[in-house]
Order: sequence, then C-alpha cells, then structure tokens
Amino acid sequence: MTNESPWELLLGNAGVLQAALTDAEPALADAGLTDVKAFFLLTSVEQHPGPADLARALMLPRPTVTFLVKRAEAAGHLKRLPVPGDLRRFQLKLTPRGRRAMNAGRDAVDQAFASYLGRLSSAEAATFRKLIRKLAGAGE
Amino acid sequence: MTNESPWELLLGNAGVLQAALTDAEPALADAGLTDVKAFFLLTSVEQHPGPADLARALMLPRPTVTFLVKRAEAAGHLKRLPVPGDLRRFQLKLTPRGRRAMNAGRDAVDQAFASYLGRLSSAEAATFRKLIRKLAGAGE
DNA sequence: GTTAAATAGTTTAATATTAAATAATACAAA
DNA sequence: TTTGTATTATTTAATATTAAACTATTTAAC
Repeated sequence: MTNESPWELLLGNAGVLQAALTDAEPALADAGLTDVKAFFLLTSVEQHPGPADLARALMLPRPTVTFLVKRAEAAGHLKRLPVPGDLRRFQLKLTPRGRRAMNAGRDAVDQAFASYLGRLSSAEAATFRKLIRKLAGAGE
Repeated sequence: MTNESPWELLLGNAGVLQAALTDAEPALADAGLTDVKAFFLLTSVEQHPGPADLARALMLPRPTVTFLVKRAEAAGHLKRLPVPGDLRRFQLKLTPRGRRAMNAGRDAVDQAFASYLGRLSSAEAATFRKLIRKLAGAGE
C-alpha cells in the first residue's frame, strides 16, 4: 500500500489533466481555438460576463484576461456590449461563431478526458465526479 | 443528480489544484522557491536526472527546463555533474541547500493541498488517491 | 569505418504572461 | 457637494515560455 503524500497526489492529478489537455490540443486548433485557455474563456463567458468576473472565475490576472478577450474578439468569437448602468464595465457575449467554436472545443476536451476517465469503471467515474465536486465546493 | 460532462469535471479539478498551489505560494517563496515549477523540478531530479528526462517527466518543453535548471543552479539548489559514458549529457544533483528547499516546499504543498483534501472523509481521500493512481497509471 | 539518423542540450527570436502603474467611473461618508 | 475609497479595464515594462534552428555527440546501418 503506497501511501502517497499530498504533493505526490497533486502532481499525479495535474499530470492527468495536463495529458488530457495536450491530447485535446489538435482538435482545439481545428476548432479555431488557439489554446485551452481560449476554450475555457468561452465556456465561462455566459456565467461570468465581464473581464473582472472572468479573471476571478478562471483564476487569472486581469491583464491576461484583457489579452485573451482581445484575441477572442479578433477571432470573432466574442463581442463587447456596454453595460447600461456602469460606464466602466462591458459585457462579453458569444457570437454564433464563438458558440460553434465552444461546442467543437467541448467535444474535443470531452473526448480527450473521457479517454482517461475510461480507465475507471463507471461506478468509479461517478465517485470521482462526486469527490471533485466535494473538493471544489465549500471553498466557494 | 447533476451529470457533469468531462470538460466541466476537468475544469473543476484543475480549479482545486490551482487553488491549492496558489495557497502554497507564499510558503514556497519563504523556502527560497520562486515557483511551483521550481519545487516540482527539485522533486523530480532524483528520479529523472538530466534535462531531457525532466522535460518528459514534467511535460515541459526542453528549453523551459534549461531555463528552470539554470535558475535552480543559480539559487544553489542543483549542481551539474558530467555523465561518464556520454559527453552530451549531464546529471543534475540536489545540493544540501536544494534538498532543504525541496523539503520545505514539500511541507508547503502538502499543507496547502491537505487543507482541500480535508473536505473529504479519510475513506474518501483514500479512494481519491486510488482513483488518481488509476487515471495516471496505464498511460505510462 | 563511414554515413545517416537519433538524441542531448542550448541559443535565438517570437509570443504569452504578469506585476505595477494608470485612467476612468462608481460609491460611500462627512 | 467634495473627499476618499473601491472597482473596472487597460497600458507599459519586465519576465517567462516556447517553437524553430543549431551544435555536439552517440547510435545504428550499411
């Protein structure tokens, strides 16, 4: 019974995610997404319109989000709308093209990660889901 | 029963790891480690001496490893030794100072991640360990 | 042995990321 | 009001990352 310490567990877990995302990258490129970050940006825009929101949700510095948003806008994936009551802010909205890219990206990441999840029985996979939800919850 | 798709699961999982590593960062800095990557570099050196090895193990491009190794060397955490049979390669070895930094870093990351793992019962945590091992294994 | 292919590590040049500083607006308190 | 503080988003400048090209050495094929 190998009793891994937390840092080893973390490293192993990060490795799996990294591997899956690396596998997904070609298909993401085909979908017109430069990057995994570009994909996650699109998936988060509806729940978190506005760069500051996004920065918090994705745990990225705000200037990085400015940069990513600019690129997504240039790619025609997002457009900026003014926010009525507040001149500082604006609201990001997926374009139809952006939505298509997001859907294709979703398929790419789903497929890549599913191939790792496939190493688990479906009961184990359900347990994994539950545990991740528990780990992620409560903190927020 | 929320049936999360793989990409959502992946995003949630990545969020937990990211949050833990962010929490660990101040203590890593106190340990003289600039970075999480600097820490993982040290932890991997014994199993994977040599930049090319490390690059594969850590899933990083080789030039990035060159950069990280240079910095670790400048910090006095590593030294380079020649490899007898092969003039192209060299072997990286932890200095005593590097080992101390690694140990302190281990404590930092262990403590940070343990605080998230603490949201699970000890039976659940054991299951999580098992599942990660299964996800990470077989691929290599 | 000589040539071709593979591997290790680095350098260079381009790109991405981020800390720090800035500008503009909102909000709260006196 | 006006003063101070907080928030949003950006710019700038510094740093980190990486793809592409390169050098040196080893290994395999012939």
